[in-house]
Amino acid sequence: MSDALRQFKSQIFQGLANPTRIAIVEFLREGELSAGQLIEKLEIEQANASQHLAVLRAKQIVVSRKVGNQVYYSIRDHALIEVLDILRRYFYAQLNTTVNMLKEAAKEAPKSRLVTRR
Amino acid sequence: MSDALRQFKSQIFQGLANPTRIAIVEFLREGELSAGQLIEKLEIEQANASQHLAVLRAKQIVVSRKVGNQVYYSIRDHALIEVLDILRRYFYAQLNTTVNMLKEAAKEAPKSRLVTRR
DNA sequence: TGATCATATTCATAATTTCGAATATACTAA
DNA sequence: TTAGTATATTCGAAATTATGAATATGATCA
Repeated sequence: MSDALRQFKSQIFQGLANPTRIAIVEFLREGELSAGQLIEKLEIEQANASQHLAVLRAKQIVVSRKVGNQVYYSIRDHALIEVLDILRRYFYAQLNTTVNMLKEAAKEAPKSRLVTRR
Repeated sequence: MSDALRQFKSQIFQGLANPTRIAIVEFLREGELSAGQLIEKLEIEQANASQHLAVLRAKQIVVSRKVGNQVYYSIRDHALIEVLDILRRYFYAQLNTTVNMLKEAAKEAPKSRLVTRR
C-alpha cells in the first residue's frame, strides 16, 4: 500500500480522534447544519466549535457552504458514516466480550473483589 | 449517542492516527506476526516499533500472545480492517474528484499555471 | 453609515504525542 | 550461572494538539 494512502488515512483518523469532532460528524449524519445550529447542539463555546470545524475542514472530513450570514456544514463523503457505524458495532461487541469476561471471573471466584489494574 | 461511545471511537481513531501504526495494522491483515517480523517489514527502530505496538495495545486495536521468546500480534477485530478498506475506497474517490477538478480547471484556463495555496 | 449577528482566526498556555537513545526485562541456550 | 536474543519501558527534547480569551471578518439591517 502506498505511503500517500497511509498518510491520507492517518489524516482522517486524526481528524476524528476527538469526541467533540465525532459528535459534530454524527450531528451531520442527517444532513447539513449551520455552525450556529451545531454550537447549540454541542453546548460548547463558539470559538471552540469553530476551531474543531476548522480541523474537520482541513482534514477533508466536512465541506462548508456559505449562505449569507451563515455557514452550513455537511459531511464530505458517506463513507465516513459507514466507518462510524462499523465502530459502533465493534464497540458493542467489545462491551459484550468484557461483560462476559467479568461474568466468568465472577463465577470462578465468587467471593473475590475486583482488583484495580496498574 | 452516548459519550462513552464517542470516547471509545476517538480512542480507536487516535490509535490509528499515525502512518506507521496503519502500516502495522495492514501487515497484520493476513494474520499474526511477531514483533520481530513486523520490525523487519516496517524498517524502523526496534524501540520505535515497540512503542507503536504499545499504543495499539492500549487502544485495544491489537492483541498480543507470547510464545517463548517472542510476542505475536494480531488484530483484535476484523471490523478495523473494514474501516481501513472503506477509507481506501474513499481515498480513491477523493483522488478522482481532485483530478477531475484539475481537468476542469485546465480546460477553463488552459494558459494559466497552478497557483500555490496558503 | 453604524450596529449587530454569525463565524473565523490569533494568541498564549497546558497537555499530549512523537522519536531516538539508553536501559530494563524475560526467555533460551550453553 | 552467564551470554545472547527478543521485546518493552523510561527519559528527554521537539513537535503537535487542545482550549479559552480576545479579536477580526463579513454579511445584514436599520
